[in-house]
Amino acid sequence: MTQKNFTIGVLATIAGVNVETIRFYQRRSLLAQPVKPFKGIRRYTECDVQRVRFIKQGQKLGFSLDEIMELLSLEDGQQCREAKEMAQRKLILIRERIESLRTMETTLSNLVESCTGNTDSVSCPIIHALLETSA
Amino acid sequence: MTQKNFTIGVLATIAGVNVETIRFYQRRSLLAQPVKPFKGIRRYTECDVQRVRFIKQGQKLGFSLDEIMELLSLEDGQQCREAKEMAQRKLILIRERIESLRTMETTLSNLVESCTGNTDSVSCPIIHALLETSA
DNA sequence: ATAAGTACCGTACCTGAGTACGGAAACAAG
DNA sequence: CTTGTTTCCGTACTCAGGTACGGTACTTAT
Repeated sequence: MTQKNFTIGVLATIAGVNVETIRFYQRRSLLAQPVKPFKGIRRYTECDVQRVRFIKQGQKLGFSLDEIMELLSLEDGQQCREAKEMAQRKLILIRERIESLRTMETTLSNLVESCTGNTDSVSCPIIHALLETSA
Repeated sequence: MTQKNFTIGVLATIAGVNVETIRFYQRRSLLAQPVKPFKGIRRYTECDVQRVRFIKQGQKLGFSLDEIMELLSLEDGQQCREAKEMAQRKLILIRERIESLRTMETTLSNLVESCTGNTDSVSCPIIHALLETSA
């Protein structure tokens, strides 16, 4: 039932990406190129859709394509420990990013509040804050 | 007192960036090139240090170089309203980024918890989750 | 059977934020 | 005055994650 049934264009549409993105993933060896029949067109399966979605899911979780490639190499599922370690490392990075964004948020939000938005104010606190020498 | 007193190398060191970064900012018109004496070397001031720090501060608050250029064009401080609007738009973006990172964090953290890390488990929940078709 | 629409393929281009390179000129130290 | 370190300047390269182009082969609808 999992026969090769759709073209690259359909695969792209189903997976929600550009055709060129599919090709790009193939060049990057993230996705296999199905064999091309002697006078025909490559055909793709549900498996390919899943693989593209795997990649997109991975990106949403903050993995780079290189990392996703590593994860894909563990795809047999027997390397649970390695996957877990990667995920843990990534989790730490994500938490750091959240922290720094939160700092940004607080600072910006204070600035917006303290800014009157007047054209005639002597100096804008936002501009002023950016000029501060404090690292 | 604000006389031209240091070279590009010193400027870079004080501002905590690479010399090439200074040049890059000059090419991008984020930073002016001081006039070059007829047989000499360009000299920089405290002002330039502040400007580089302004750029770096802006980046820390999540502004792109293009946005920072806009902010710099408001540097006279008379355009408080515009700066405030930019800051507000940026604040929204930052909050969205935090939200999506938080989603990542929750998902990944659940995955890590549910993963035994065993080599002999039938299939790794992390890999499994990435294979889910749910967007 | 012919025109329109895809697929294939290689190569080139894009953005963002820099970094690196190489030769010439200027400056600092001994 | 020579040696070594900076500066200057233009050009080219880096990385990540794609997007675009152009010519040819193949498929689909009329």
